[in-house]
Amino acid sequence: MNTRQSIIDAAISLFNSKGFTGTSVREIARKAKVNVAHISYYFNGKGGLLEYLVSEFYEGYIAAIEKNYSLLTAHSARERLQQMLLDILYYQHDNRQLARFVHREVTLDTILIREVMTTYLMKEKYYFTAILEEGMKRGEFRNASIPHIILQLRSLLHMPYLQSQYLSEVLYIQPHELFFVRQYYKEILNSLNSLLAKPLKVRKTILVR
Amino acid sequence: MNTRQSIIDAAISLFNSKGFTGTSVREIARKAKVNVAHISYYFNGKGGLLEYLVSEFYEGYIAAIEKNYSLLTAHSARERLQQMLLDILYYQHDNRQLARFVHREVTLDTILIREVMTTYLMKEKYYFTAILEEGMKRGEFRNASIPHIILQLRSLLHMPYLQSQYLSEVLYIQPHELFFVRQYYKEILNSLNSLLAKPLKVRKTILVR
Amino acid sequence: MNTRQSIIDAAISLFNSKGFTGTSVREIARKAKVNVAHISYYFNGKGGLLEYLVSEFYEGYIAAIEKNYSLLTAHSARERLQQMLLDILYYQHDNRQLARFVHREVTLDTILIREVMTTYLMKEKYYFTAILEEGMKRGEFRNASIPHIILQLRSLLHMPYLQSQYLSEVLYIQPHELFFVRQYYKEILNSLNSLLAKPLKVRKTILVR
Amino acid sequence: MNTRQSIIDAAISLFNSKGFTGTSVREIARKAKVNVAHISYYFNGKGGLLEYLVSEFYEGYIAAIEKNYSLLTAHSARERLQQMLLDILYYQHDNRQLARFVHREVTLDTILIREVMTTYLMKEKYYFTAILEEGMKRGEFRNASIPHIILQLRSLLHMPYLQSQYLSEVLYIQPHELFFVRQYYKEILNSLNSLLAKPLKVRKTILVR
DNA sequence: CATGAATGAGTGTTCATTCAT
DNA sequence: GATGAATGAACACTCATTCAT
Repeated sequence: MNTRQSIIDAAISLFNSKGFTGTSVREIARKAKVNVAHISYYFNGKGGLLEYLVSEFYEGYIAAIEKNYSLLTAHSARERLQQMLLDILYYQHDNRQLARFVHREVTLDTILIREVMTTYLMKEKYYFTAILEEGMKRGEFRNASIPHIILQLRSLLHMPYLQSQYLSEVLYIQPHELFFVRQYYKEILNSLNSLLAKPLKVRKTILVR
Repeated sequence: MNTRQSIIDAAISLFNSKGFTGTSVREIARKAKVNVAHISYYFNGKGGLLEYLVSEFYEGYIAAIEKNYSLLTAHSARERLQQMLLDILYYQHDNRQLARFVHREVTLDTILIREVMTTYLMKEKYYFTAILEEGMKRGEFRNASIPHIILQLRSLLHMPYLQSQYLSEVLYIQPHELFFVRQYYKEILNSLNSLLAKPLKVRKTILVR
Repeated sequence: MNTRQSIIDAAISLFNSKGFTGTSVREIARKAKVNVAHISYYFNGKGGLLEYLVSEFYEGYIAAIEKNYSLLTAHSARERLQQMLLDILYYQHDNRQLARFVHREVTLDTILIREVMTTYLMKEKYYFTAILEEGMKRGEFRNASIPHIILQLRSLLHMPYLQSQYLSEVLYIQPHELFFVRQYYKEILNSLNSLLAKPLKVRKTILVR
Repeated sequence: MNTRQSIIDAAISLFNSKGFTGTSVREIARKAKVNVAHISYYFNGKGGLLEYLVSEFYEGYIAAIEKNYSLLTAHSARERLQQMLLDILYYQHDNRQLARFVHREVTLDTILIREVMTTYLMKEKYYFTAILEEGMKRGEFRNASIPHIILQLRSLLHMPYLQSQYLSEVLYIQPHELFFVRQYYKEILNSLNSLLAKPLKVRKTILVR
């Protein structure tokens, strides 16, 4: 089997459950059934391995966003945003362990993380902002604070994957099942709606509970 | 200054920014201006220090929930739930660094974390479930999947504190300011509404955009 | 026995015979009968140990020079220079292993060595230059290229200690014996004479072989 | 370019500035733009490469001595010795980096170095001794301790090349320039003179300053 | 001849903890 | 209570060498 890929797989699995600093290169090598020296050989050290994995994750993550942002503008902003959210969910689902690890790691104060923020997370913000502004201009969305919307969307999108263990062991929700993705997507759409929908102008008196 | 407290403060600060495994006891001792041996002396080692901090955090966290759950049942479930959420926000605000660290740490697979889940997080779930069920029974809330509601509430409650660096450096939101808490609370109330509000029965024809 | 001093002694001995890069910290610790970690503990790592030893050597070396330079100027420049050379010989004799190691190490291109040059070796040059110029001004010495004199003096002073093994194993000279120092000092005085003595003005015809 | 020669050139350069143990085969291979395995292939490992270079150096070194020793005995011992010294200087000048490295390496206690001593350095001693004894027998030289003369000659001959960096960076003498060789040769001749010249028998009273 | 993957021993350093003072 | 020396295991990494291709 491919040495390089073995290392990647072992690293993702271990980083996922024990964290980056909590995992030793020897553990990775042992799990990958590979000589320790190969980690430095292929990835330029443990730090390089981290960098590779984080970049790898965000490349795919941003790609999922970018793809939908660039859809024919025939589609409405809402449609494109919704598809974007769905694709992010699927991407995370397909890379569950990596996602959990990266989302956790990104809460630390390290040089690497600062770099990640100024590249990938700024890009993510850019696309979200662009599509939200477009939708607002077109009258599809209600005017609202874009950063706050981004904050809430990210919370909803990332939490199930970051907290997967909590979900399964406390809430008895299985985020690994594809079924979860589809159901959760609907809930996100609802939240999106309440965040962005234009208020109905209703004659108050006619409202009935 | 108190040796024990110095250690606690230094540990919270360092764990917050570098993570538990990423911080050494010597760093903590240096920052606390205290002899290394004191950490073992007072907390029975690094692991004991972690355990203490996590417990400390959740004790206060659960207390904030419990207090509001036990309010005179004169108050509606909605009122009590809302106050609960507000108190959780304030509690996290008052313990920002600790909150970030604990919320991050709780995403790992360790024995300690499993224990935390079966005690504190189960308790949290219990109270949320109880008050939600009460509200549903009383007709205050729409019937919905309680675990999913808990998941979403927790996401919204914890994210700003877990992601505080992202908020300030990418979104330019300052979660440290008290102003943020109040504003964010309103947003959570909105989300809560859309999650739990009973649908308006409206005569369709009269709806006006 | 003192841990710190054990490390120093073991390091000098091993660096002397195997060189700095050729010696491992584990060897030093083994020889000093001390835990490996103590090397970092006391000297801030192998590099720090090297730095300490080199500085230590040159501090004493420069002190031997300085002492004689600052002698009452009642003494002639020649007398003070001669005493200086003798003291350098004695100093090296007393620190034979360290001297060999340092003189060897100083032929490498490292950052530490560059620093040593700009501090200690510049100082050495300064004192030699000062006393030589003084002697020339006073008419005690013949005018000659000071750098070349320094070069030759240093060669003569350091070589026996740098090449001690060659001396004993090839030339069968024992540089460790105090006897050697005294005899070698006379030879150096001769060389010094031929380097610095003012030419005798002799009536050629009276010279007799 | 020739692979073998590339390795040799890279090794000399690196050993010169970083020492043998301070240089890794990968560095050599990188600098030589050659695959690492070639070093083992051509020189039977790093140790073999060292052995080759040291031997190579001393072969040429001894050859320069031997050549002049074997000159027609028509020439005086002094003439032949002088030419010998000049040729050694030129040889070292032509192989500056190698010379510095070998002269440094020869101060270590290793098996290889012991072998070098019992072969090359013994040979060097033999020729020096032979020509000095010849000169003494013939009355060209004053009687004196031959080992001490060898010691001093070697000091003067090797020092500028061993200490080349000190010369250029502290004394501002450029030992690389051919001009230096010629000038330094004259100084060595002077030293040689004072070492070997028969004392002038002078009637003391007639000496004039 | 040339390559690059692979190896396992070795590198210097840091770790959390203990213990006599 | 407080200290700093001491420990041995673990850390990430580099080493020279080998070998199949």
